[in-house]
Amino acid sequence: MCSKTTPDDEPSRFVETYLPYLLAQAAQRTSLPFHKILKSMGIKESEWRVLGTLYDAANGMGVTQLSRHVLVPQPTLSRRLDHMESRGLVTRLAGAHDRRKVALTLTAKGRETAKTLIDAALAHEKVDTANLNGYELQELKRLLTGLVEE
Amino acid sequence: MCSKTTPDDEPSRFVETYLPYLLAQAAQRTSLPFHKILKSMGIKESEWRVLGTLYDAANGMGVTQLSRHVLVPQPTLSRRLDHMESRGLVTRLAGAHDRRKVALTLTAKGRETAKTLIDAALAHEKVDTANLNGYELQELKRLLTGLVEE
DNA sequence: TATTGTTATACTCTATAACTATA
DNA sequence: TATAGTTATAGAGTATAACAATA
Repeated sequence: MCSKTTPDDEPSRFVETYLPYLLAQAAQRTSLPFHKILKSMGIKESEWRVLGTLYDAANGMGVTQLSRHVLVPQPTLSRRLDHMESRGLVTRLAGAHDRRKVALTLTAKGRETAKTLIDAALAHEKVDTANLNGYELQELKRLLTGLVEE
Repeated sequence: MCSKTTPDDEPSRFVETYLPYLLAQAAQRTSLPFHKILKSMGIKESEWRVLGTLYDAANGMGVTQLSRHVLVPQPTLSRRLDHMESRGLVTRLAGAHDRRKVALTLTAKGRETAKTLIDAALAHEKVDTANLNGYELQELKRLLTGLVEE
């Protein structure tokens, strides 16, 4: 029921209660501290999303599919994967059934990096959501999941 | 309590429950349809945020302050304001007390544009959050506000 | 000396479309 | 013909720092 939201003094009635703006602010707020860790490790935000997503995709994933997961356009992702491949983080295997498709998987080094980052991210999540109690955090995630579902 | 979250078939356990990712997805999901309207009007997302923020700032606002509100780096905003000023949407008045500061305000045209967009945004918010009932939406906003506060 | 805002640089991302190869 | 992925290009955003003006 509180109302003080904006970064500083001047209030802005509309944006303060407009959902996409609240979401954008919350996303920035909860990911900024962790992004500093990424930067110190020379890993970009989109690369981090690739690592986090691929970590749980046991059977690999195509580029188009991955691009939807990581919220990055396909051509951009394609070049980002070049960088990650050259650094030994991911591999592009030719698809078994459909040879147009690529099966993206993490290398051992990629998995190791992903694991390290996931652990750090979960630790940060705790700190960055300290304003909410356990029940509220769970409820927030439930509502967001409901919002994203179609 | 549902679990189907990701855009398509392959599930990703970690990212599905990681808050910053959920927030990023929700932000994209709830703002994508409206962004098409912005595009058709030739207005960029950052410009929309400027309009929405300045609409309620009766006494104007400085560039640094605004840059925190619209989540855009100050130099980027500075050039964006050049464009908006040349299109007659905003004005930069020299600060009264401190002449280093600029008092950013909307022109009449800027206010008119902002009003039109705010009305459209509120209409879209209803549609894009149709998955949630009125109570849930209110609760979501409350939790997000709590998350953003320091 | 610190702060507000602009300008400059090199780098990266984005959007769009053209292209290759499979199907 | 449609799809998966890459490559190409122009435009826009980002990060950093240097700079000017004011305090």
